[in-house]
Amino acid sequence: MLTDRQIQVLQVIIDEFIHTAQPIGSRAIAKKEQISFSPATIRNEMADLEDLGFIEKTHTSSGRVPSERGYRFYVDHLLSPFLLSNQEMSVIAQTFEKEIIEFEKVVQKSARVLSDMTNYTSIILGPEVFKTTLKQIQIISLSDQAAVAILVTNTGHVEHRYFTVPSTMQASDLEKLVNILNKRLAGVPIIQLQEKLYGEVAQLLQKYSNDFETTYTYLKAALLEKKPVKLYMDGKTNILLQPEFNDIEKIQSLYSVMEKEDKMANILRSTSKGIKVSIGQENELDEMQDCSLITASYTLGGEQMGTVALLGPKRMEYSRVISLLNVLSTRLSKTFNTWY
Amino acid sequence: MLTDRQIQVLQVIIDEFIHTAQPIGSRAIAKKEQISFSPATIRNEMADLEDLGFIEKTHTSSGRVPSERGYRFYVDHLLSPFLLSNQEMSVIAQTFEKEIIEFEKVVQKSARVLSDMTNYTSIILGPEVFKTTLKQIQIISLSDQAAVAILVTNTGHVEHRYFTVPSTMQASDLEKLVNILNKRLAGVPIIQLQEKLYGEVAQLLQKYSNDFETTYTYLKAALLEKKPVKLYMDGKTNILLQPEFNDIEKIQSLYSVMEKEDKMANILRSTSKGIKVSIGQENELDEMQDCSLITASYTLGGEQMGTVALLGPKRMEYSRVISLLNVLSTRLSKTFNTWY
DNA sequence: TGTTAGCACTCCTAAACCTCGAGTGCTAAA
DNA sequence: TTTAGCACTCGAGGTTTAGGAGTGCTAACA
Repeated sequence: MLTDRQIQVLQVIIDEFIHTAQPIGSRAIAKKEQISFSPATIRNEMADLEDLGFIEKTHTSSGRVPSERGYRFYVDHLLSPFLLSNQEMSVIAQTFEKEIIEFEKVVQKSARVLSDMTNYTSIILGPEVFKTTLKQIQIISLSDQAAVAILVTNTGHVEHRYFTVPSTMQASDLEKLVNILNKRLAGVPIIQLQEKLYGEVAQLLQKYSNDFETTYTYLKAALLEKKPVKLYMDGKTNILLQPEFNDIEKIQSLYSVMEKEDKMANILRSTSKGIKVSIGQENELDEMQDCSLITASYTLGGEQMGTVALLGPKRMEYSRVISLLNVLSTRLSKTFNTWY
Repeated sequence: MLTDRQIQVLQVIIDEFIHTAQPIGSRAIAKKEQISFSPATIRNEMADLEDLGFIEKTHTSSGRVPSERGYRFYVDHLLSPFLLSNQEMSVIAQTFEKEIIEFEKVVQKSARVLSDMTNYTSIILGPEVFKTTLKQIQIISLSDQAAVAILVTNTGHVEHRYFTVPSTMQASDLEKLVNILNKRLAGVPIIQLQEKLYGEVAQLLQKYSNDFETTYTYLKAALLEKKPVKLYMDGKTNILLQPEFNDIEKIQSLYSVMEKEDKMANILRSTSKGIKVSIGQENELDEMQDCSLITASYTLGGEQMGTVALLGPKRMEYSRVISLLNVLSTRLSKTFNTWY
């Protein structure tokens, strides 16, 4: 469909535009080493490329700028694998080398590394709790009316929920309750918790006192309450460095959408395995139409647990970013799998 | 020092500028109801006010704008208590009315309410953990090499720390350890934890096995590791609405300082009891020299536990913001004290 | 037939230039 | 002491201009 020469020209335009953010003219292209034909020829090719929708002019007599279609073609066909430098690799390695047994910290650090290395905004979706299983429940009473239930999952994730307790409920009863719950629920996938809590456990508890029953009701409600998935972002201000975001309105709209963590989480969650690139209008959210979002998933035992992503201008360093995300998501998976 | 008339003029200038963000001219002032003298007179007074440093010109023939000294005088002497509307009060009430026993949620909601009602950025410093006492410790082993210690404080705050365990350590031993710790540490102020852990508890544990010793070393390290204080911010994008922040550079520098949570936490922590107003250059951080920061502390049992703050342009609605912060911090204190 | 030099043309950018009006300070009269 | 009057200042915003980067087209060339 595209001639070799057209592809060559397109490649130069996009490569160049990614670095300069300026429209590229025929003369500039001709000066490139790999190009061996004259500006006039290039102008002809560019006219064709424009007709085909791969590049655009910003005004009648301007140089060319990649269109979204152009970026798409570039991402699909023109990317050569980017070799990260030793220095870069060692920075990443450092993130994982320390003896940390806390996944949250590793994720936080990863987010930091990603945004620092790219000058884009990094977003990491924490491990999906509902794919883990329950390890243990603990209940600690805080006063004669309140207690906190603490859940620990097989991935070492700790979560706590507060609930009310009838003041007549004994401490020993609470203990009994905990024992029953642990016996019945240990090893149960979090996603099946609801069913279990309403099913066999409820039945089992019926023979106990009234207090028991009301406590259980509160506890159940607390346990089933969905916690929003954790979203780790870093380098939000990096967007301000991009020349395409020199407009307060754009920043405003992008920032306001980034504040809606549930929306962002949904987008990251709905990605398939591996790397995915969304360019401009391909993004679900209108507010992200001037951006590209590149996502990579990390896994536990082959199952997708979370997502690592970078958000930047459409003019992203696709090749480099993809390599980085690849490395980081694999390392995250690896650490995750070693631990659990 | 200032004549009544000068004060009148100053008040009008600041009140007006707070709402319009535009320099105020003598004619505009003369039109105000409470003003009964001519523009020419006002011009004379303004010249004096400028000499005294309370107002400034943006250029030779412009209207006047309050100086930081002017704001300071305004805040110290010209503020009349702002009466919040019934509607506003009921919005605040709603934040506290629901049966939530989770302090974190109340704080989050408060931050949201504050930023929504003011269009400024709200910052709340969570309760200081080191002022609470330890309620209970639990240890849950995750694998044969890792375990998680869970601390619950008297304020219901739950925290967890991961640590490594020698693989030869028995589950029953861990239980024994927990029992000893609970017996010795329940009720101990978190701030004294270190001392206790190194002192009597260490001694007590010496008679046990080698494994015990190493486990304890890891655990101790994990427990003493300082967690950063939680900072809740909301309405970060509100700053973009302020006309004084129409400059990407300013936004950039302000946002980057907001991302440094530890710095912000320090500033909020170091405030004294009650309301404090920092205007422009009075702020510690250079990046905040175009802002005003108003802070109010909330307490538990008379002791300062955390801080509620609003960050906006120097041209803040001081009166209203102060009232709001007063109401919110008292309500936070009240809820906090009822619970614990 | 594909490539290239030449050239007229377009349109943006940045600077220079106006114009208008809001606001001032000063002076002199009330 | 207050105020009206007036000349003066300066910025905001619009218009003009010059320069240059880049294009498309045509015609010559390999």
